This record gives sequence, structure tokens and C-alpha cells, in this order.
Amino acid sequence: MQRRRSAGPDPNGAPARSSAKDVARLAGVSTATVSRVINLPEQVDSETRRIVREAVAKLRYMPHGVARALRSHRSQMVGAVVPSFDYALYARTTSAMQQVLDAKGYSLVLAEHHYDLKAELRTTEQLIRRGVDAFVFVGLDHDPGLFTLLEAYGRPYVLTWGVDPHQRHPSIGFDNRAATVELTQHLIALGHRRFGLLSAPTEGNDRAFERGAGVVAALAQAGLALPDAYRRYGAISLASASNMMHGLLALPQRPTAVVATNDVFAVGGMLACREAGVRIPDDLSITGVDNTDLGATQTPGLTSVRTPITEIGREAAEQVIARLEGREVIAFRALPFEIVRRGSTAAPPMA
Amino acid sequence: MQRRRSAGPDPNGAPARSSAKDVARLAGVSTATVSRVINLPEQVDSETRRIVREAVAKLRYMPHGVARALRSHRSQMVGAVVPSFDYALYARTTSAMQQVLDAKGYSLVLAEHHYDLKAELRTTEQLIRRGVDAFVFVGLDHDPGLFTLLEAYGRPYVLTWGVDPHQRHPSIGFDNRAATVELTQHLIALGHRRFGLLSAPTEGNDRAFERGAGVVAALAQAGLALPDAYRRYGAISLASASNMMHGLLALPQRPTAVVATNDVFAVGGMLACREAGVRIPDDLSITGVDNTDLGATQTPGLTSVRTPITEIGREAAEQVIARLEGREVIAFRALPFEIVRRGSTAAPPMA
DNA sequence: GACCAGTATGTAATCGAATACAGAAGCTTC
DNA sequence: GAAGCTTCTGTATTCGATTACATACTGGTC
Repeated sequence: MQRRRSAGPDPNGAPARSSAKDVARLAGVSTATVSRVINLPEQVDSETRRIVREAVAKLRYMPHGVARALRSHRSQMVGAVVPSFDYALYARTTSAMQQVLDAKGYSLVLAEHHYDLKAELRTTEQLIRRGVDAFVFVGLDHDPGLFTLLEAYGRPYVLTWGVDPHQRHPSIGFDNRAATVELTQHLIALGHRRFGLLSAPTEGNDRAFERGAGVVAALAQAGLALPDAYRRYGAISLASASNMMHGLLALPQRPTAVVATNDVFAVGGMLACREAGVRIPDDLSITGVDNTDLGATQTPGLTSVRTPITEIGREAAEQVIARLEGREVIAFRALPFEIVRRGSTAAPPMA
Repeated sequence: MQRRRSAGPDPNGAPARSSAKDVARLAGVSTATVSRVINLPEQVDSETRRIVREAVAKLRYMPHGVARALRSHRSQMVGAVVPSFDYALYARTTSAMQQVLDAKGYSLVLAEHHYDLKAELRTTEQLIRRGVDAFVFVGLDHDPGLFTLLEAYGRPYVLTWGVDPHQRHPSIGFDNRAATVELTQHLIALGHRRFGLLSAPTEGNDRAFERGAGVVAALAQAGLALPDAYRRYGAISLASASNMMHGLLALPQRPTAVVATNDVFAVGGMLACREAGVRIPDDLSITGVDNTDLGATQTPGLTSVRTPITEIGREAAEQVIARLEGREVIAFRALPFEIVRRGSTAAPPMA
């Protein structure tokens, strides 16, 4: 295979980028002084500082981050390892993170693992190899090797979208179980007795697990059960949710209320109802979690839970930066959530 | 401020990570051979290779990416600089990119610029400093300094979501103008004569500009005009779109068809119509672009254009990798799009 | 048996900054 | 005016790999 001379980052025609040595030469100082002007300016005489800064400006000098990272063991990069980007939520959390990081001079490195905790481990390993300083993960469930790895390489991290009940790992999120407990209680109060659940597979997904558990707990408290046939698990997509809902509608005694563990499931469920001619909320009530635009704009609007999407991102970024900079920080933070009632929930039809 | 001994990436207790030197010692070879086993295995005797690989496994050696990057001028990181993550689209494109990159051993570094081309330039500069090898940008409009910078540092790049008509920059996307031309023609064919436009500000946003231009061009071809009062520009959010639509509805002669330059604007517009008691499609037809779930699940479903969201991401990633590896590649790629007709468009009401 | 080509490996320089250490200069203080 | 402190700057090492170059060995050829 013929290979051209160099198409890579260091090609023929490119004007050599200027180094600290060039700046030092022009300013008539040593590279050590150049480095100090950049990193510890107060240690340098103000006149020298001025001269060096002029040289920096004239040569358009940009410190070589890779060299700096090698020597100082700091890359100024933070990794976010999320389940999936396709689900708008994580994108928004990540967006909030990115803004905070950017403002503080850090860059965001991103990876997805598609709900595969082994993949999460591998990908994190790769990012550590690349020099990423600190990490933000989604959820509390992870491969045990992940924590060993982070420990071994001394990488600070924060878990998000949940709060670690054992307080073993720093975490920022909210009480997923409490959210669906409240929703379910709301539905029970409306008079519903026969429930359905639309959920993601709970293996390795503590958010889904807790949300499902919240439904079961609230029902149990009211003396109600949630038989297996009324629990449906599938991938997070409208199509899969629609399928699951068709399954529930086909039951001999179909539920009058369906709790979905997120808005995508709920909207997928609504689509299935439209197809099947089941009216919402007259024939069936349905709720989501996360209060996305997708749910809010449906007809009728989807009752959901406003989760602290951007706050989680912002706080997580601040946390890891604080840890990186050696500051003490609150390690466990439960943010508030709030039920948002819309037209998708009402009293059940008369029996 | 008291600082603990070390909370950073290289703390006290952490077992020293093993280096190529350690592997070399254990295997009884030089570090050069270790490096060769990893990067050019066919140059090493198979027996030596086996021994080195055993040592690598025993010590759980991971090459130090930063050191490697310093010496080889390759960080194996690709940067994606997108306008915003909040808009689901870019998140999905980025997701597709990430998957390709990951499969080929690259990592994705992400930044947003919130439609500020100066910020885009600054952030790219920062990523170059961090050693990012190649870039993917959204759109054709950029600060001229951006290309100078990329040129100066020899960084390959690809523009996405549009196709450069002058073919000066490698680009992968589709014909934004043609998309709205087709939509508008569809509406004209249905009998509409009075149009409205909901768009993002076009400054520095070629996608918005082209889509708007497509509407105007199709109308002109049919001998119709689009007066300024019928063009509304605002931020990409449901609330802002709803405001704009209320403006259109308040016109003495309100439009019977509204073309929105993306689905968010269109759905925001639909919300405003619901509030104002304007029925879709009986009183007003509306269309979006991008064929998102948000639009597809509305009642009625939003007529839109299926744009090659994931294909763009995948191809862009493959492009930059190919360029990085010195392979020749197709530099200008126009992907197909397709009108998706749903219930939001119909004939105009009788006059 | 001399020469050459090819293969396998080691030695040492290198990437570009950060930083430990040393040294110079200026200022106090007794 | 000697000792001691500060303040400022330079010298030289270091981070951990990649890689140009040198070297040793093997086998084939005339």
C-alpha cells in the first residue's frame, strides 16, 4: 500500500510550531523561566515576565499539552463514560459538564458503553492510558474491576444519576426509587389498582432497577402486587417500548395504569395505545421519568418526574475538578426531583 | 489553603504503574524490543514476542499514551467540535462517530461552541494544544482563522452537515437547500400560497441559511414571495419557536403553511398552535427537518425530512481516520435525504 | 572463504515541557 | 562587613515511550 509522505499531524508544509525554547531564545531567558511565566507567574520578576509574554505573543506560542502532561502527570482532560448518547438525557448532562470543564480549562473526553459494563471497563482503561485525569460515570452499578483500576491509577471519579447508599463512592444524583414511589402513589390515589411496568433490563442498570423497585414498593404498601406478566423489559427505544406496551394491552386483564421508567418508554407506550385505539387517559394512564420535551409535547402531555439533568452534569464536573485540585468536597449529593402532572394520568375507567 | 498530600492522578498509595522498562527487565530484552512487540510485532522473532507478551500480561502493562504521543506526534484522539449537545441531532451524530472511532482505537474529545465561531476557534486551539490529531466540525461556516490554524498544525479535518460547493474543504453532508425546496414544493402542490418560516439566526450557520434559502427559492419559482414579517428567527428551543409562531399567528393575514428549519422549531410551532386553538393541519400545515422522534410522535405526526444523521457521523469518523493514516479518500460526499409525509401537512383551508 | 542481504536486537537520542537544585544578586540585621 | 534571607534565574534531569542508527548473527552465493 502506497503511503504519501505524511498526511498526519506533522506534515511537510506546516510551519514548525514554536516551542518554549524559541520563546526563551527570543526573550533572552532560559526555558525554565518561560515555563514559570506560564505556570507560576508571581515567581518571576515583572519586567522579565513582560518580555517573555511579548515573546510568547510574537511567536504565537502555545504550550505543548502532551509534553506538559508527560512531565506533570496532568493532562487537564476529564472523561465522561456514559451508557449511550442516543438517549437525549445523557447528552444534556454531558453538555452541562462540558461547559463547566471548558470554563475551568479542562477538556472533555467522551465514551459510550451501550450498557455493557465490561465495555465500560475496557474503555476506561483506554482513557487512562491516554492520560485522562478524572472520570464521571453514570449509575452506581459497575464492574468491580473498574474501581480497582481507578484506585490503582489514582484517578478521581464521581458516579452520577444515583446516590450510593453505602457511601463507598462519591456520587451525585437523586433517589430513583423515591421518584417512582411518588408517581405510583399518585396513580393509586387516582384509583388505579392494576398496574403495568415498562423498564430497561435491570442487570447492571441501577437506575432501572431502583425505578422498578419503587413501583413495586409503593404497590406493596397499598396491598397491591405487580405480577410478572405486567412487567416488561426491553431496549430504550420507541419501537421496543411500543412492542412491550402491545404485550400489556393483550393481557386478559389489561392494566389501567402503566409506569414507564423513563419518558422514551412512556412515549413508545403512548404510540402503541394510539395504534390500538386505547385512549389516554380515559382508558389508561401512563407516566414517564425525566420530563423530557419528547414527553411534555405529546397529546396529552406526559406526567413525568423532573430530574436534575443539568445540575447533575454541572455538579459532577465541579466535583471531579475539586478532587483533582485536592480540595475537599461533599461526596454524596442527593438532588431534588419533582412530579410534573400532565394529561396522561387520570382516574381509571369505570369497571 | 491547605492541600492534602496528593489527591491527583499520581497519589501516595497507588501501586506504581509498570513501564516498558519493567517489561523489558522481566523479559530480558531492551525497551526498544518491547516497543516493537507492541507497534511492529512482525519485526520481532516469534519466540521473543511470546516472552515479551507474557511479561506484558504479568505486569498488566499499558503503554503510556502521553509519552507515546509526545514522541510519535500521534495521540489517537479525534476532536468533535459541535454547536450544541442539547439538540439531540448532534448527539446522535457524535454517537455514531464515537462508535467508529472506538472500533479503530481512537478516542473522541468533545467540545461545544454554542453557535459562536470565535469560541469554536478558541476551543479548537485548545484541543490542538492537547494533542488532538484530527477534527470533525459541523457546518461549512467557520472563522477563517480556523482553517489557518488547522493548516499550520497539519491537522486533518472534515466538515459535516453540508457539502462545500467550492470543494475547498472536505465535507460530508447533504444538500440542505434542496431539502427545504422539496418540502416547500410539496406544500405548494397542496395549494398553499401564504408561507411562514421559522429559522435559527443564519449568521455563521450555513445549515439554517441554506434551508431558509430553499424555501425562498421554491416560492420564487412558483411566483410567490416570503415577506420579512413572515420570517422569524430565534434560538433552537421549543419556547423560542413557540414565541415565533405566536408572532406569525398574530399577523393580519396569517400563513397557511409554515416551514421550520428543524423539528424543534416545528414542534414549538405546533405547541403555539395548540395554545392558540389553530388546528393542524386543517387551519395550518407545518413541516420540520431532521425527522426526529420528537416530531414523529406528535399528534398529528410532523412532516419532515429524514436527514442522514448517523451516516454523517460514521462517514466523518472514517474520513478523518483515513486521512490520519494517509489514505486517499472521497472528499466531498452528498448523502441522500428523503421527505417523510405525516399528518401535519394537508391542503390549506378554503378561503 | 569473502561478500552481501536479511533478520533480530540493542544503544542512545529525542519529543517539549516541568521542576529539583544550585547559584547569583540584593537587602537586612547585628 | 559577615551572615542569613529573599528573590530571581539558570542548569540539568526527568517524564516514558518511539525510532534512527549501529551491531551481531545467519544463510546463501560465487
